[in-house]
Amino acid sequence: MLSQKAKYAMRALLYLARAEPDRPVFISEIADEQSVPKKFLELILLDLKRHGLVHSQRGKKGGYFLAKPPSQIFFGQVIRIIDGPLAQLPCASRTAYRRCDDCQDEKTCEIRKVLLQVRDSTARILDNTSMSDVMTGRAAELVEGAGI
Amino acid sequence: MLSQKAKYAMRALLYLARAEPDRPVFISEIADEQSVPKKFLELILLDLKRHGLVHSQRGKKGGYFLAKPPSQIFFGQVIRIIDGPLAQLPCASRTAYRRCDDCQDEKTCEIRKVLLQVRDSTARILDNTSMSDVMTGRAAELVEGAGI
DNA sequence: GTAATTCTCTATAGATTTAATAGAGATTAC
DNA sequence: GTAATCTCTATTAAATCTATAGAGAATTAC
Repeated sequence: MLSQKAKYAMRALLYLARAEPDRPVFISEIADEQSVPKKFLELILLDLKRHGLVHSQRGKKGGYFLAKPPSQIFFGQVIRIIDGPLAQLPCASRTAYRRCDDCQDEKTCEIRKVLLQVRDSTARILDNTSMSDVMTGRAAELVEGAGI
Repeated sequence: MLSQKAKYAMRALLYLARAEPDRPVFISEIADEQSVPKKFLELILLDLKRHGLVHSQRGKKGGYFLAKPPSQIFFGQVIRIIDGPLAQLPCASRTAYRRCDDCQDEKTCEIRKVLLQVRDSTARILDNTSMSDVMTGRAAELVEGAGI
């Protein structure tokens, strides 16, 4: 399941994507408009900032804004930042591979085999769908056109 | 992430799939061979039994065995029984749809749009890959051949 | 330069979920 | 009737998730 936190992160990013570019938006504005607890959202945006998805400015005319165009912010990246790897098992991750603690033989593990496929098909979608793709309704075609 | 419990369930089912059909296998045998805590495995197998994936027999010559051929036990079903819906959001599930608590407008929700696609591509794999598919190494071809 | 406003950061707390254990009960084979 | 097995309910310990609190740092406006 996607965490509440990741859902909040996406809502915030989509909200920023719809705002005037480079116009700083208050955390409190996003929180109010998107029904996200403000203090919680602060942590989330800070995290997104550390990972280079948004920039911020302090002080009276401060706020947050996207660090790159919406067409270059992909769902896959957001989810990885907030919730961790897309794969359903550590050993099925390609960006954050880890051996499973109790694995007997990874080479022949049937569970891993299947979950690697799931991971790949998931990543194919999430790493190719950007904020702007879903905003313009282009998501469906893009994914179908990608040969997935 | 797949829960430890679901991993145990799959290991147990694959173990049963490799055993002589209709020969009851002790919980303790599966637990030992697959390094699964026995008491925990009891609960899991009971759950799988209630959902018709395995049968059991009590008493001295008791044990567990598959309720149907390995080719008819699919990963999707196992995961749904143990971990719940495949979808990453309640509103993106097709077998257990629920509205998200804090959803403003489901029709236009961009997050749902993307996660519905992820759910579908995941289900396409997990509902078409059976225990026997991964045992015989047929999984890869099957999935590619399915037009996914 | 000071007050007001905003983001930044660390700490903590409450609720929920996960993973596992305990122990008594029911059934069967011998 | 006894030993072995599955069945069932309850409980617990640890981890994770969802938030909240409050002090600190930067910026703007005056």
